[in-house]
Amino acid sequence: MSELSIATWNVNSIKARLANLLDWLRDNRPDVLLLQEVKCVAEAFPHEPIAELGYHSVVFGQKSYNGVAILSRHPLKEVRRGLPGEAEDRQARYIEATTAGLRVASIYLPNGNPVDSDKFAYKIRWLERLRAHAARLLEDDDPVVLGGDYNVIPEERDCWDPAAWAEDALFRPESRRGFRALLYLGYYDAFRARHPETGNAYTYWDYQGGAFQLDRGIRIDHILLSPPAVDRLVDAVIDSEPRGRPKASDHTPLVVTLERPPVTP
DNA sequence: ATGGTAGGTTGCCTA
Repeated sequence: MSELSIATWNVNSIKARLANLLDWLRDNRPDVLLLQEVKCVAEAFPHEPIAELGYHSVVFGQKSYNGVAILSRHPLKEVRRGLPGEAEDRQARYIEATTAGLRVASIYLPNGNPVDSDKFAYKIRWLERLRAHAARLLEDDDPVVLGGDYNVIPEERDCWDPAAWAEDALFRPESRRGFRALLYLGYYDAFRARHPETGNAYTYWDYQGGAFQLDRGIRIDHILLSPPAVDRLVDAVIDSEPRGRPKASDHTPLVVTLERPPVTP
């Protein structure tokens, strides 16, 4: 099959999730996997067991919190760590590289709660910095894939109980507006492009209260595609199987499939 | 009305 798959998964600690991650990689073999919340410094990242499965990996790590990585079966080039626009920002939330003919980024957007704190202001600034950088990426030739945990519920149908989320940073109008600003640039939400009528399709379920068993979730992990990338979109699937496993992350993978580019003579 | 869960770090913060 001449297809290329790109997945995103917030693993909530790569150390705690390594066995589940390796199992999933073996079973699914995506070309590219974008990871968030690896929660380790780059030196502690488990490159070796991942390499044994055929994956290169680049990491922007941080002790205890955040941390993003890109795994690829193809060479990874021109790696960028961190989003421009705020020199004093030390949080490891953005890594970008060229692989498989695509410019791909793994994004861990700030959560932003509580709304009346500087954490929310940081989230909104971060969204604006992402918008500015995403606009620049559209000027380059490579198709762009921006995947990760956006910590934004785009619409009411993307959560089980909109009223329960009304005052949360993940659903505040400012957050949703910041997410829509990326779409206004010309990016497409791959899951929504492929499933325009679907509601109650989630990528995250809280650990508490049996949320997964009750299917009380939210859709906050997204893969955004530039126009040349969405032209090649074949499918976008949420794989909820890993969320039901023992020692699961509270997020589950989203997998996008693209046609391979036409071979140019 | 409260606490419920998980991960990391360290005696509490983040999600």
